[in-house]
Amino acid sequence: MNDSRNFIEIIIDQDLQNGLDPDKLCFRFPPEPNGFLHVGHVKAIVLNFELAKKYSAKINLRFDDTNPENEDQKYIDAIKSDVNWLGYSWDEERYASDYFQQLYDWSLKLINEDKAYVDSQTSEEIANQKGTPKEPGKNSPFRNRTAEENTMLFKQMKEGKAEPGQHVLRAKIDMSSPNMLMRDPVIYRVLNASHPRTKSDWVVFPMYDWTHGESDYIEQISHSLCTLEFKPHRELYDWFLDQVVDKDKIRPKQREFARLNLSHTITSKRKLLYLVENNIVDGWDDPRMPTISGLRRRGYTPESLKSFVRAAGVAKRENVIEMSLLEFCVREDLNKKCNRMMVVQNPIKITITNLEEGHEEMLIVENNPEDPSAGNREMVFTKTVLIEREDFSDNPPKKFFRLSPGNEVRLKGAYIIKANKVIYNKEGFVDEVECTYDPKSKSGSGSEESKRKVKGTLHWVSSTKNIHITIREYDRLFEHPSPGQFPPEEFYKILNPNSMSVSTARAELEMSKAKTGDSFQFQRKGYYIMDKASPSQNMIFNKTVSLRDNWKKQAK
RNA sequence: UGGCCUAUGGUGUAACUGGCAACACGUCUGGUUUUGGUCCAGAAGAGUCUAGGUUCGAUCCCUAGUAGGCCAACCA
Repeated sequence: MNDSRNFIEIIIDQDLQNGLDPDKLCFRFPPEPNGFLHVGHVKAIVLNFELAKKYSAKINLRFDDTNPENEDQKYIDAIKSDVNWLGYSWDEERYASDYFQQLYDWSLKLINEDKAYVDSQTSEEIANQKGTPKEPGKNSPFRNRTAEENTMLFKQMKEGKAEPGQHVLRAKIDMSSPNMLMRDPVIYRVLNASHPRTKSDWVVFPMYDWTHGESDYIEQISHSLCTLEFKPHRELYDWFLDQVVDKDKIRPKQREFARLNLSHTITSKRKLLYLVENNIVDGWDDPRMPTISGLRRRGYTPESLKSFVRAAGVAKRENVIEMSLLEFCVREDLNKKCNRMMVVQNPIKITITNLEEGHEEMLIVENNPEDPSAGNREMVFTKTVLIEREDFSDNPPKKFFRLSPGNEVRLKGAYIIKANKVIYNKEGFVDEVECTYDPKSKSGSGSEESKRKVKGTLHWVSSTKNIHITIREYDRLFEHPSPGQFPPEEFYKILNPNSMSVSTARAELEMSKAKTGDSFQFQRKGYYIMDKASPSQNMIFNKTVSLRDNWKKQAK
């Protein structure tokens, strides 16, 4: 699998065989700074940056900032930090807006060659003349303006003498082309928004199609990779390139791959923005968001995201990847890296009757069985401890390996205990369980008893020596497997009302050393990361993902 | 009354561009284990959208269907 190439690599290898100079290979990642990056972008980022790595080629980060209306410096900053966080650095940071003058000059050239004209109709009129995919369009009444008139008008547009919507510059191609994009596409419009970089220097802004290929050409990008929906744009991309390309230079090649779709989530910036603006989530980095920053805050690592998109592959067919693959990837990575910690979320009190009142004993517990170099830590063992309520049953089902009356169980890293007496409260719920412990069964003591096998091993925490923490657990934001098919206004129908739940828990003392961004495996529970918003007295942990659980599956 | 793209187990991706379909996730067994985690061993699961054709032989080439996707923003 590692040695099999995806179709993009095959194309590149063929180009190389056909004489393309390997030193001329150059890639780019071209986001528009109008939102935060999401998992789908991770695929594009990994594809392009890994290609650059594989072929020792250059790669630029280019902001496609041609529509100031929704663009913002904060998005530029977030995008840069997200790409860096993934572990990538670019050769050059570029902006399409750096090329506004060049693009403008080239437009004048198009006008002079009778390949562009100023249209003074309304956008509705233009749309109506465009025809439909099945019917040809009609020529604009302004299509035959002279080069002089077009030049004059276009200059007026540039100088701010035209209102938005009054005139646009259009490429003169073919109003009856079967490809709608070739029916005299608009290449410039007047906008009165302030641009995050050029501010008010420009009031005419080039459209995507006119900008993208020419920017690729300016940067001498050899392979311009984009998603499938841009396939119809390729003909236009090539037409625009034809107008300016110099035979001695690299002619960029647009190729399209299928975007990554994740089940139960959306990857549309517009829809993600809707969630943010309507406070359905707590900002772009809400741990339920499929944004890179949300995934990071949720506890996903760069390595896990990279291995995920690699496992998903690169091809040309529509796909929906199951969440379970993403979860597998984080668990795989976190299992190797995270220290284990004992945390009890829904406690039940265990009193060890054959222990002295006030007994305190330090135990040595390993931090990570997968990584001996992670060392050990100490845990306090006391007369009363807390275990998870679901780890005790006074009426155990078959194959219940946990604590039940008359049964033995090991407290992880400590002793084997036996349940003798169940104390109920007035409502008839279990309040406390009295146990006895086997003093010779101490973990790691080397005694016969310490090696005794019992069916169950439970995590626990001293009932007196522990700290309080807050846990935030997340579930899918959408109940529907493919929420992408719904318009934002209908999200309320498919939103999961229980996508976040908050609770408190008791953690072992060692946890007080945790710092923001630290990830742990809460033994037998899952992986958790300390949130940035944690107060010093009551740390908040976001649950990244559960451990695999064959028992729960069986119980269902 | 159009153009373009795609079609392989539940999901995703492969198959040296013609030689009896592989890998990963998921599912199920069993073993190991002081996490019902990890790890290890194994199993089930598609005969490659359909119908023709070329060929000794087709997932791969051709033809015609069928299904799905994209294209009518002064968005990218």
